[in-house]
Amino acid sequence: MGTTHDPQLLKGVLSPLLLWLLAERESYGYELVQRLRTVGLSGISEGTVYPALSRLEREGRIRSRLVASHSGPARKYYQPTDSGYATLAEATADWLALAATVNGLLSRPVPPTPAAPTEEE
Amino acid sequence: MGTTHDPQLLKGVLSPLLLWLLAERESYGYELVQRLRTVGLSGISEGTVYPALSRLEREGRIRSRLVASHSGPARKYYQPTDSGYATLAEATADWLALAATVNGLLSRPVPPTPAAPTEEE
DNA sequence: CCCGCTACTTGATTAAACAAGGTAGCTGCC
DNA sequence: GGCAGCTACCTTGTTTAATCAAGTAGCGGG
Repeated sequence: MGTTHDPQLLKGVLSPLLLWLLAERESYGYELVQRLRTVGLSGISEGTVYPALSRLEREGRIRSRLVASHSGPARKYYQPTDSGYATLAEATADWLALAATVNGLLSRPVPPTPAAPTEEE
Repeated sequence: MGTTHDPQLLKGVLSPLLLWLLAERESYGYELVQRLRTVGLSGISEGTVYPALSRLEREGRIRSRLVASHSGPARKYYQPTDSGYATLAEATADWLALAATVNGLLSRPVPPTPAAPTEEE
């Protein structure tokens, strides 16, 4: 269960992921962590998601509103702004392009190491 | 084309990419930059590749040897160590897993924003 | 009254890409 | 012989972001 991944791989991916989830449905930090787990990103903790949300709000990609809860403190629901939707579209295109390139290489079998240069042409 | 604008997306991907290229063929920094451009990663500069190579060598993933050149200073050829091959296999698996998950979401059309919670069940 | 769940926040640490700059070897040209 | 231009490598500082760890609180139940 892909819990082992290099934390660096997530960089730059989390923001579009959060934007996508928020586009699907207005949500709050705690729930987003659980939704991420549900889709397979089990290693992402609150300490990663909350700062990411603050960053996105500071950049104007999402906006928030507080909604009272019966089962705990008020929840800060986020939804994308117009700018957020635009960012999501761009970031998605960037990701798909990079993923295609990287997959194109990495999913190809590693060729057996051939020739070794000794001097130079 | 393929010029990804968000540098963060590259994080964690460059190392396996370099290991793959070196598994295909022993190579040196300057050439690796060009090979990366060839496969579509046009925005990657020397200032990114050289430190990455140093890091990989310091970690024992690759080893180097100097080969004289007729057309400039000596080239530092790198090739993966056994540890490097192992790392490549792991990192590839990690990448493919993450890419599948992220693609699964992002390549799905963004659903129209539905319901808004007003109070709480 | 305290425990446990919910929910958000902050600070310190770490990793990595990037821009910009610097050193130097080699060839060819005038 | 000297200079331009390509080849090749290395370094430094800046910025962005994820992670861990810890802390603050609201709320309900025993």
